[in-house]
Amino acid sequence: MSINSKYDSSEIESKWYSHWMEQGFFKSTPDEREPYTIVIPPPNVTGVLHMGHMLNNTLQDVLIRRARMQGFNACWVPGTDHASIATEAKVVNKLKEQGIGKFDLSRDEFLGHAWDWTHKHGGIILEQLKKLGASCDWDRTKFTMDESLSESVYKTFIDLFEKGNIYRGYRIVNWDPKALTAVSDEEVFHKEVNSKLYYVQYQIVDSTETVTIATTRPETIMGDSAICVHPEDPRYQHLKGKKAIVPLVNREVPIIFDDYIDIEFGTGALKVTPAHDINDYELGKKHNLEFIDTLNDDGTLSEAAKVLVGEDRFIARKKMGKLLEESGNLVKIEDYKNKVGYSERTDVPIEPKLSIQWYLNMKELGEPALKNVMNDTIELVPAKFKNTYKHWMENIRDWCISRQLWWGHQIPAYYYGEGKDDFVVARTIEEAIEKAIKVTGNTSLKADDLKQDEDVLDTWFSSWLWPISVFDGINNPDNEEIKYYYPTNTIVTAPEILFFWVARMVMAGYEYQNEKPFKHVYLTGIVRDEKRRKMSKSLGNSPDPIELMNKYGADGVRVGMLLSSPAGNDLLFDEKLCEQGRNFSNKIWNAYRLVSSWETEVKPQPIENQQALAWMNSRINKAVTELDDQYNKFRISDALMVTYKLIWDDFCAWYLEIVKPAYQQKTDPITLEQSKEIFEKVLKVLHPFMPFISEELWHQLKDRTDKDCAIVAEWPTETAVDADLLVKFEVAQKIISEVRNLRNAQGMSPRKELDLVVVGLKNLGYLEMIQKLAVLPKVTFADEKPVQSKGFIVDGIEYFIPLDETIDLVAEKEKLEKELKYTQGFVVGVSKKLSNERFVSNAPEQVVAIEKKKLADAEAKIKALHQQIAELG
RNA sequence: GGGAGCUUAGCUCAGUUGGUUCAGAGCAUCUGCCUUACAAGCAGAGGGUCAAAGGUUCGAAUCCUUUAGUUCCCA
Repeated sequence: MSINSKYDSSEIESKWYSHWMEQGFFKSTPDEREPYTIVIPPPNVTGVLHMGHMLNNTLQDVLIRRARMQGFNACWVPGTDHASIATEAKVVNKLKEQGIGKFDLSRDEFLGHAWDWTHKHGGIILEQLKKLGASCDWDRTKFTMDESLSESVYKTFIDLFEKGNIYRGYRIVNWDPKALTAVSDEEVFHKEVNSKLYYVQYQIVDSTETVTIATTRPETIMGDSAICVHPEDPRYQHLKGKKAIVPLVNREVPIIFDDYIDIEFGTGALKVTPAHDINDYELGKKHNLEFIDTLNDDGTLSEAAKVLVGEDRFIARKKMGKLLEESGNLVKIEDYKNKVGYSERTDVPIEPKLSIQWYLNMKELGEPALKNVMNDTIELVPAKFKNTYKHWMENIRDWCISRQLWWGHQIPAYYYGEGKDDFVVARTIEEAIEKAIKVTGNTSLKADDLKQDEDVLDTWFSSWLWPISVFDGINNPDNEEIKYYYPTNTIVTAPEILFFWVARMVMAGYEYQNEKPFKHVYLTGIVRDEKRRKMSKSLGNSPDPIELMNKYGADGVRVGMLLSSPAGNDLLFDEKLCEQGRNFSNKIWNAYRLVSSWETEVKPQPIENQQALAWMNSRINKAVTELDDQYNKFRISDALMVTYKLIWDDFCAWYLEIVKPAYQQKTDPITLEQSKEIFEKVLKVLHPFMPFISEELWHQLKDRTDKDCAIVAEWPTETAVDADLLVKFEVAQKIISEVRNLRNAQGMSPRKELDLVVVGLKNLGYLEMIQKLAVLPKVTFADEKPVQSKGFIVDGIEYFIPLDETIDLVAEKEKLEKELKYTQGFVVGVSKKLSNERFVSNAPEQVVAIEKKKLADAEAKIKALHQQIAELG
């Protein structure tokens, strides 16, 4: 045999990927067919392929490939997003290495560097996806800063502003002092940290008394503008109307009363720092307190702090301990565990900071987004995420859309004065001048008099338009493409960004297309290592996907990813799963080697081959029915398992073993032809999971034209399943199993020829096949059990194998009695059930009938066992 | 602190409105085989009082209550 017995994926994969590209199989243009559309969740331009992408994109490819085979006009749109924060951080770091600071450059110069970086690295991840086999329409590749997508962003910003949904407001934001930008709540993660609780006493004005507060953040004391206690706390009733003196800065602040305070916590007295804590901010507004911002943007103490000016917040914290001790205000320091917010992007503690930002009002936009998920117009898979989604949407807060960065879409607002509201929103400077003249009445305004907002928009403010903007549906709402492809069918993404992204796409969909952006949201799990830790670069516990594919083949890795990932469940990644995938490739490869080695001669087709073929076709039909059901429910790992077992168990272990000619024998032409047809069918259902090997064998089986490929082969349609045939075949399988088992138990070689005696029957279904697979040259039909034999029962019929050696009568009897006892126990249980009048009258007829049959079968078995035991003496 | 979910074989998970063969799969384990497609394989086997307790029911892994453990979300 000339073909290698080990499947080698390397050449085959690149060969077929090129072929698919050359033939334009991934391309889609609107036509009369029904579309099936997926837009990729755009990975960051800064990113490289990680295991999460592998899972996510394998799933999308499986869905899109099946849809293509089903005859839909399948369109998978790829692309990347510009990732403001992450990209800017990388570019800043790179410049830093060259000794260049961001602010040494002009905005344009900096953007030049950022674009260079993007052009150099932006395509890497998409190239890596090709190795995985991703069948995206690459001609449609989009980037969130492409001209038309940027235009969409500006257009929607202006539109929402004009509708009154966008406003500027003072808020406490999550400030990232390293990235020097505000980040959204969703970009903050909370960590439990060991910190210290400082007990500090404040002098009461005109009194010798002090009040003690507890704080984890003594460096913010200089920003205090009140002390707050609970209105019903008996300890502090006498302080009503009094003032306290802030240590070190000696500022007098009021003592206020609010039931927000937890009496149990610390001393029951809280220092209120409205500019540096979200809860204190609310208190400050409620009680009309002073807002004192004592921190600079980079996290150092500002002039307003008066003490430790210019020191970093964490150094200042330590020094404050000493200063307070010296001033006699420090009571004690305790160890304390609390949760602190960290920036997802830079991993530094978030600083709550008062600042002016741009906001998008979520009230109106959120309404249809909630409704249409709750009524299943848009279906979340798995549906359990509806709860979380509902909770979030009902407590939604306005979206802070500005970021203090340069890389991204610069906010199209132009200031003509110093006031908070001295601005106009316009697409171009010319329009801005026109609008500003109108607003101010100052006709002499020129471009130089206007200053565009320095900040850019949150990256999600471009990606929320993604399903629309990739088809240019914002700029040209009636173009052919948006009308054809929108709404898309499925989005495949992680639950982590259900709110950031999915919910906002739904909002944009209803706002700008008056229609859902997709029908199904398939939420994948997180890829974790075997210790359940999230895979990350910093932990170094993530394998390199490219190396993995080199080792196990893209097909093998795809199977490995999908084997254990039901929707919404985290995937505990284990290389063993990829190994299983590779082994499966090899199994299929060898099945092909077998079929390809058959030579034919003209002779009639053996009966067992005819039967095997009928059975195999029925199995395939049943599998196709199951597969359609699994796919419709997005149970992709189950669908893979059905396919895996169809090929490994049914096709290889049973079908091929039956029709396989004996060594050096030839087969008949019909069997060869039909086996190839069967092979073709299983390759089709395999294709979405393992596109490369299925394509390779598709072409090995037959000479085909360039266009005749598995990727565009017709998906098998459901046909009637001959259930009766499957049941009868199963009986034959059981008989074969029993004979093999008996050989095994007797320590005989699997090839040892035996005779079979069937008691009480005149013939046996699938006789030839049973003889072949169970190695039984002679089968006889008798009325009685032969002497010197061992037996088994299948479906109420007794079978015996006569044996030369003397049988261990005692052991045999013990075995039979054990089985007898068990069956008798079973009969007792069923009889009890059936004699229960309430069961018989309440249970459905079917259930009762089944119980009756179980009883009859068991009783027949008992009779047979009794007889066998008696015959043993 | 508030909310949601999870707990089924050694591991990862199925188990549809409570009722088809005393609970299923894949992997792992064990036994026997290098039987000319495949040792990346073949043929078999073992393994679970369905987290615990109580309740509803003729009948509960499935419904209800409580408890324990665990994960996530929000504060």
